[in-house]
Amino acid sequence: MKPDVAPPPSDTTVKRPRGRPRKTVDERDDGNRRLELLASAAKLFRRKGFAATTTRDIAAAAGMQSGSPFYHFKSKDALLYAVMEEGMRSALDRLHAATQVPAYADLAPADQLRVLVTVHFDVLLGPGSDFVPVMLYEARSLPPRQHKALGQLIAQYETLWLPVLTALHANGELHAPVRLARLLILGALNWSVQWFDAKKGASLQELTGAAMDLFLKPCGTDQNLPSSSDQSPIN
Amino acid sequence: MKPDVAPPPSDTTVKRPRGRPRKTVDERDDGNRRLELLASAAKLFRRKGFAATTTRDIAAAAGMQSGSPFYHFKSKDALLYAVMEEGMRSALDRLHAATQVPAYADLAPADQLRVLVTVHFDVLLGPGSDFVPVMLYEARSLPPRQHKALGQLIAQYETLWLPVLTALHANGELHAPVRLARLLILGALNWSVQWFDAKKGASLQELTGAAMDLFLKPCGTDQNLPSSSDQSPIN
DNA sequence: CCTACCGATCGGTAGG
DNA sequence: CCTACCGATCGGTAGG
Repeated sequence: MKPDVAPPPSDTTVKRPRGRPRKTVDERDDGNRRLELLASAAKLFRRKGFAATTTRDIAAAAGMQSGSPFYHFKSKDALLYAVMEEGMRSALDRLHAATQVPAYADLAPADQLRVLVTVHFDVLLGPGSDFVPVMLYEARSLPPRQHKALGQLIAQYETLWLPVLTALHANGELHAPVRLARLLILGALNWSVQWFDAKKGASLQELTGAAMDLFLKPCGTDQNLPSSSDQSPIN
Repeated sequence: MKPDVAPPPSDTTVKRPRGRPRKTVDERDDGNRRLELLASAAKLFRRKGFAATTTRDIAAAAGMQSGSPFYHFKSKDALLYAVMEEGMRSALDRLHAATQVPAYADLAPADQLRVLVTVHFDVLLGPGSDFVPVMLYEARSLPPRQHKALGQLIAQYETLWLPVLTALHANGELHAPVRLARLLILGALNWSVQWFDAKKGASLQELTGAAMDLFLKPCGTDQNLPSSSDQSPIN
């Protein structure tokens, strides 16, 4: 079984899967295989849970033999951590990108929140969204050291929500204390992983609309805001 | 291997752990042991997850030898299901009890919701609250048959929320569509299992207050409702 | 990345 | 409910 990757650029132009600054380990042509492994692991961890997933399952899902995952990752734990870190970095990147668009700063706080909620739902439920759900629901399976490391990424992510929530609180559009509101709001969103089914029921846009309606007071500072049916702010 | 059945009730005063109408199985003095096993299992399943918990762990936590749990339960799966069913029945009982008090019917919808939220938080986070969290976070570990059976209990529980949410929607205190609102609200509450720490931070009452402030619009039909700091409706 | 393998652990059982 | 045990599975490794 050979990797379906670049027949070696032989010399200087080494292929690096992404800007991920993982260790100083040179990744050669097996960068792709590594990513396939990660994707297979994420999918299985999400569906069956970490402890119930076998490294053999993962190997098979990636088209490998049972011992091969350990060529790419030194342990099952390392695989789990890699899945979570990849998920969290990607989520952070996307949230950063969305909030650093110039137009973002000009939005009303409520519309800024809509951007955050939209990104968050897409991270959790959009295409290729196995990594973050694994992180959300398998954190306790991590050894303490890595658990703490991940905690810092999570804290960064949550911090990005605070200015918006603070503005909304000052606005009168959000009555609950900001800290608790953040926990409750993210909880409501995160729980969607348990029940959302892309193939039936509500769409991601309806979901986002419902969340906005649920969390925000229509009675802002001055103007009367429309509810459920107003649409996306940026795109 | 013996089932946990009746040595004939020999004398009249048989000890029954609780009013739980479990099968027709007479439980003798080992009813207590069975319950200890259940409680130990719930605690461990909650902390480490089902797949990562060993039947040996559970036995040890209940002060037994490694094979002994199988005298009370025919399999590890059966233990898990018993934990979940016990949790769900108890939760249903409590919610029923709270909503069938005569005073309940006279409450404003917002105060009825506060009752539901209070009960729910207590079920999730109060003393002895390991059973329902296990159900919430380990449902995927159940075989399909039992998963479906549990689903019916859950549906009952969720149904109790609908009239209140519908009234609030009609009221104008809840803008989001009722079905999605229910999913988002229960999600926000359920997620508290992941972060709530009874020993520090907010109290359950503060939490409940924050949730009410977050979900409901202050602009009801006529009167202006107070926010965060109003207190419990019934007790 | 495969082949071949090991040591440990785990759910479960027989028999009392 | 304990003792003693089995068969299967699992994470991981040596060596190429």
